Amino acid sequence: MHTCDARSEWNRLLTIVRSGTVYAIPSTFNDESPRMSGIADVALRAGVSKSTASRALSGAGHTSERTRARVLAAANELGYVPSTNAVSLATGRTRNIGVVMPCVNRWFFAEVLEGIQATLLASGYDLTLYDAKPGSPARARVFAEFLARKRFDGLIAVGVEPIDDEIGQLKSIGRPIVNIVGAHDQPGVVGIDDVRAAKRATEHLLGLGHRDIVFLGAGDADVWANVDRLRLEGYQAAMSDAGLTSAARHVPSPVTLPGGYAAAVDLLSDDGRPTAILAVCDEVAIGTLTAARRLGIAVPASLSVVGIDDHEFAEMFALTTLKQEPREQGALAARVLLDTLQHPDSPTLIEPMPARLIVRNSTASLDPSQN
Amino acid sequence: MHTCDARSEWNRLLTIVRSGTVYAIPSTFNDESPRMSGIADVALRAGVSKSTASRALSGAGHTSERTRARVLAAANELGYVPSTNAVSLATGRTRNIGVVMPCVNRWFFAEVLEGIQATLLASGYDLTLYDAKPGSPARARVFAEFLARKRFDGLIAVGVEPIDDEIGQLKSIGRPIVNIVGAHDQPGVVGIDDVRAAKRATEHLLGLGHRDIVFLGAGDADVWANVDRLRLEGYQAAMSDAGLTSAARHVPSPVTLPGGYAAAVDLLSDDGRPTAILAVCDEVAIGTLTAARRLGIAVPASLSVVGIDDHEFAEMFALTTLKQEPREQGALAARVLLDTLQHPDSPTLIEPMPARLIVRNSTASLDPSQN
DNA sequence: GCATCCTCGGGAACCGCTTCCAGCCCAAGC
DNA sequence: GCTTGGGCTGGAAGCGGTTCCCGAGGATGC
Repeated sequence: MHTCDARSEWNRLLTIVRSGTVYAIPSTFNDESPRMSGIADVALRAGVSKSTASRALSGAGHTSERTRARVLAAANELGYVPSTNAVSLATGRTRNIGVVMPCVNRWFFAEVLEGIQATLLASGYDLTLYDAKPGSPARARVFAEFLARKRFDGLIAVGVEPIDDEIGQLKSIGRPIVNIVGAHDQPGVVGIDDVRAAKRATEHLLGLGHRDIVFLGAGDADVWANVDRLRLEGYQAAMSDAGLTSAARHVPSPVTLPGGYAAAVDLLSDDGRPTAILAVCDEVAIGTLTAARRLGIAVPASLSVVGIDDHEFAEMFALTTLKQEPREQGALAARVLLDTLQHPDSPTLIEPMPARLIVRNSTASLDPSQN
Repeated sequence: MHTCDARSEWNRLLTIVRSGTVYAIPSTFNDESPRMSGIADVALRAGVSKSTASRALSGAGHTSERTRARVLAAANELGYVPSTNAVSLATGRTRNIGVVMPCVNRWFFAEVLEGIQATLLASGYDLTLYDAKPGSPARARVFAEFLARKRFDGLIAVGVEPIDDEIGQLKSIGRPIVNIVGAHDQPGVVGIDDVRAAKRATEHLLGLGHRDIVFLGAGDADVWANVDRLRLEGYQAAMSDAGLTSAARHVPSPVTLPGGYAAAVDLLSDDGRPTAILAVCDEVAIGTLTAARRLGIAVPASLSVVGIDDHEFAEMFALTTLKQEPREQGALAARVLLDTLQHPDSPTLIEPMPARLIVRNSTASLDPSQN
């Protein structure tokens, strides 16, 4: 009954929305604002010219201590706040950084975002978020319209591999870009070396005697973040180094916990199930652990699972994984970008951040007697 | 060994960062941009005046079909993109919406954010994110400096309860605000009725015969999102309606999955453990389920658990919960706000969105024989 | 055929701030 | 005592658009 009520409420709400009805605004916010004071008002009150006021407030140029104090006081009394738009228009700098990511509800991306945000906030920069999945129409719009508006001083792209056309567009806006996730032989790439991390994780399994190792995750073409592809490469490299090129198996899965669960249920119900799984990330790994538990497959006795990330749930699920710290990556990317804005030259490669293997209780030797 | 390498790499990197070394910039982005063409260039090329070009491009005012076509063609050939700053300065509208939330890595908030983003993107609006925990110094800065810069046309506050001082600041910027999460007797509040949802969830447990019901979650003063408080209220209301005022127990817990796990381990190891738990949200509920499993407590036979959210993991864990759709809430909030910008009057209350009880397999009658 | 209306396009002011340039004044140098 | 130089300051020109206002025609009404 409640359900029914709710449903009809919802429908009614939708109707209201669709019919374009006007909505609530706290009336307190509705009164005509008392015309915010501009720099001219400050100048007037301080008894100086606009230019002097500007100098005093921004700290650029010469101003006597006395005048500056007067201007500052006036600004304070008037509650003066400079209009960002006017400042940007005049100076060409926006004090705003754009961030492009394919989604925001995967742990990795959310953490990166928080790291970026915190760093920018501390430096007085705003963050404009563009969240667009590769291949989506929204994505096309982001590049065609939004990024071209050059509303930001620099851009951080997270797990986004711009296609050629998009790169061209980005170039034409002439703003520095830092990538999180990518090939570290390219300049402006921050993060761990995902290929190496996946390789390391695979080698851990190989070292435990496993040969039948599946790479679980990603594969749906239009949602490939480039992280996923790099990790698959690392897995394949390790397998082929071990002479197991043909044994390498990549099983696709949505890159989410429930997605990993579902894919793992399929994979593990199968007769030819592997002895070990490298998941593209911890969410998928944890989904796999849950699936194994549900199917009564003992981990790590009968199945080893390793992830990459050290997700906040990893410890709770005793997951062996390669630890990375996305929040730090975001913070570093922001620092690098801000730095670049100040010294816009001398290109340098940024060293990959470390990824450390954390062995917990989801991996074990294939044959305990051989340990 | 790898670990060791990694650590030293990391330290070195930190050193580089701290010493202020200049970083990589893709040199391709470094060349002086070929001076992007402005509307004057377009006008020149089309053989018209700036004002005509502006009219033709914006569609406002009269323009002959012929001239408009010429202007459009010229703009196209030049790859003209208007400068947002100039437009904003001249018109006073920024086509940008600010979003304030206490964090971005909780499922609820990430979903809301994606909903907002998608809607704004479709309407050609940018989204500037302010992510600041209540009580943090960052939070203070957000309100004092960033919001005051009036860089946006409107604001969406998610799970944020501005303190009085902050409200004053928000008022003074004179921009409409929509809140997600809050009391629905206030204008401009979008979302489910959290009090009612928690009450409903509690009633479900009461209806199953449970009397010893614990509310698990939140309680750490400075990280209280107001959702959490509203839900606690709903729980208390249901308990007191059932004449169990004094039986009501609130056990604090971090509002995360591992946090819920840890808190539940404590709670359930205790002798006086409850027969049922209402978790403040699904993350905590799932943490609780995991804890119960680890402790060998059968769910739902010996313990009922209900959550609120219908988190993406809920189905996988067979969790009974009150379903809400944060993505829809974000989308609605954005629509409401955009609507308000167009018709800045006629305040109206927005109806709460529905929250439907979804019964899965984590709740059962206290005594099966009484069912 | 002439006055009138309307459409279209151009000129210029303006949004709010920065910054170049020139002028002023005062201290130091000869 | 008169330049010279430098620290401060004010005036004014932008930054890149929008928009008000007005004049020029062309179409229409009488």
